[in-house]
Amino acid sequence: MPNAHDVLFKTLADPTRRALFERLCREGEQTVGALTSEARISQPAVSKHLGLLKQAGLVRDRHEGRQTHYSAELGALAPLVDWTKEMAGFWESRFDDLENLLNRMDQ
Amino acid sequence: MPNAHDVLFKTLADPTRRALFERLCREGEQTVGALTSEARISQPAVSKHLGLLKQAGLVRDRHEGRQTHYSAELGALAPLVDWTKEMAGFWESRFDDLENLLNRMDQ
DNA sequence: TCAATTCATAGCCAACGGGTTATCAATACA
DNA sequence: TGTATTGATAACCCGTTGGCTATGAATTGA
Repeated sequence: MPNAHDVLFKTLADPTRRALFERLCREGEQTVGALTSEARISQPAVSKHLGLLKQAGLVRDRHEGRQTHYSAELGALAPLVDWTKEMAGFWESRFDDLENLLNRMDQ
Repeated sequence: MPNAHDVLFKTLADPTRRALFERLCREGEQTVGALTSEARISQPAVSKHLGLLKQAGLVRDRHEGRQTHYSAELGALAPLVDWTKEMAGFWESRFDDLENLLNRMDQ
């Protein structure tokens, strides 16, 4: 039972796949052909990665004739941002606890 | 040549490993034994994961007698935060471009 | 000093993942 | 209508990874 964090981290863990996503973020919508021409892998490999990115909700596809245009779905990063904030939150609350402890010891 | 993002995403992609890191964030410093007792895997497996987390800079270890205490190194998450901000930045700048374009078309 | 505890390392194995080539479906065009 | 183009799917290969057991090193305590 993989949760949203699992899927996001796993999907973005592969450098090639993350590069595709970054490119879509930087340059906006791209066809599979355009993405393949810059990637150093075959077109089927690119399609596979795009399929996984789509499953993770990180990209959308739009069919136009025989071309497929992909674009980044940036909102999908939200759980990742939330997770990092949550972890940082625990950090700070523990730090506060320490501070409180020290303050109480001061009195 | 794996960069910082590679290492972070790959290290956090495994659910078991991420759970260990989360636990260290939530509850602070823990010994290997304490972490193992809650995890559903063997002690050597836990040690392996902790080793990878340490290599990624996500945890520190502190030896005390025959025990090893691990704690989260939260600053290590910074590149991840930066990356998400960067991606969001591209998104917004492209949105601004579109807005500018529409504004110019309005005149 | 000997036994027990704590953790790390080594070696092994099954599953997964990312790459390839081959091929097919759908669309565009001469 | 026949051919070329575009992208998705299938089948396969191989390196990586995450789990295990066995074992060793270091420390503690009887």
